[in-house]
Amino acid sequence: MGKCEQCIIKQFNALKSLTKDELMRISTCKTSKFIKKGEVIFQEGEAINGLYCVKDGICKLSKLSENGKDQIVKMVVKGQMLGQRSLVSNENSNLQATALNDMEVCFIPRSEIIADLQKNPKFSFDMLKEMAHDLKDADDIIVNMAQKSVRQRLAEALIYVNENFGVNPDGTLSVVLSREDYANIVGTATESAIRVLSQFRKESLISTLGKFIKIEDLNGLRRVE
Amino acid sequence: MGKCEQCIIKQFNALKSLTKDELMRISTCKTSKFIKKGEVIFQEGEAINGLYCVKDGICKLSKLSENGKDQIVKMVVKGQMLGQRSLVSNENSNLQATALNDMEVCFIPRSEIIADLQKNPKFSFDMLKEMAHDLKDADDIIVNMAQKSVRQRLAEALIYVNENFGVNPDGTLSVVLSREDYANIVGTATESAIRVLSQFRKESLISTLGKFIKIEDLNGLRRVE
DNA sequence: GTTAATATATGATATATGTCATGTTTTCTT
DNA sequence: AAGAAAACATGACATATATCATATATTAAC
Repeated sequence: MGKCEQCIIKQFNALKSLTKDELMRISTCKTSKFIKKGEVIFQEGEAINGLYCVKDGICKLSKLSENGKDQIVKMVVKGQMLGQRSLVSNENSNLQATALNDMEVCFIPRSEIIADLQKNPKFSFDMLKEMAHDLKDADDIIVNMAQKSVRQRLAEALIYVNENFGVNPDGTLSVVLSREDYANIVGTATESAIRVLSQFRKESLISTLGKFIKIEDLNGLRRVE
Repeated sequence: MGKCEQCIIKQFNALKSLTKDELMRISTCKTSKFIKKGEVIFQEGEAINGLYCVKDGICKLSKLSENGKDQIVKMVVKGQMLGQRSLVSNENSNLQATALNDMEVCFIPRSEIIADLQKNPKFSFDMLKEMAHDLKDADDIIVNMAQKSVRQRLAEALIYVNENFGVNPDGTLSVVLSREDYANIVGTATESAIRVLSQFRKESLISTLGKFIKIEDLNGLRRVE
């Protein structure tokens, strides 16, 4: 199993602020997991009991609404962590994490990380920074949900996926989401998401080939109202 | 001017985890401010350069949307703090803070608090906990915005104000918000908020006297769909 | 206290989005 | 490769919410 102190992934998250000794200690107690596309990493209401570091792949964090829809709140990609909020609050997860493609993650037990948070102020300050960043994102999403149209939100979702997760050699978005996933990001009915994507296609803003979507006119998407 | 080490307000927030020495040092550099109802404490995009501790009163945190509406993201009440996110990220504020009634706040300059965050792990862990709590709230709001009706969201907003800010002797909600404020919490047009409140009145869920609102049937409000 | 300004109220109508139905692809299974 | 299942697509219609107009009540200003 790989050693944390040599792992390059940590440079993308707060774990970079741990000392070499701390990393070596974590290395001995961490476990590594491979998760297949579609698999649930943890469920809403489940105790996580630790922190995940995503070595490869992407997952969605979602919360079941009373109306049966599974609202996607955030997407977590290679280099980022999973479970910070529950770790800090010492609560069960309020979100479900589901792999969007094949993933590799490391799991660090709660007690180890908590010890470091309480000893290493640089580490806890970094965690604080990450959480502050997440909070800003969440505030922006609230405003978008409240004030923008489905059309606008879907255009922004496409731009987001494009900018954060990149494209394949043929120009299609490298993260392949179902229409239902897009609906659950935007907070709309699946049929509505499908309809709007069809409109975007007719307007030559995107092209589609099955589940593969290619952005044809990024600036056009930015102008969507 | 009051001394932080003797102030009872701090027990409600992370400042309780500062040592007596740290509190005494902060006492010497903090400033106290009285803010009138309606006054803006800080604007969107403004550098805050410190942390506010709310000694008395309530304010709203809002963000201007492109469509001109001012979405309310959070309400901050006596005992809570203001400006943590910007403090930690060292960014200008992404939100505007506006007093909803007369307020008294203490302002602690950034450098002092940052010093404590980097020295006192208990304090930074407490801040982390508070931020984690805010993040959970924000995630819940996203799901509500995306999946619930205006009617439902407004019912929940009334319940929230009732449970968190209490009522006057006559039973009316002690925090008096305009219909526009309610619209901006719920994320709807002012006319829609007015209309739904009128419906609630006709259904005897609430009664109104000008801006004063009294919840007449809390369980009824909880059942609103 | 009177007037002006602002907030609340409500109707009429337009529009966006949800829901249900149905057909067609695409993907998965064996 | 064939059949079954799932995902995508689209029409028809229902419904929630926004918008615009206008009236009334409340609050603020002098």
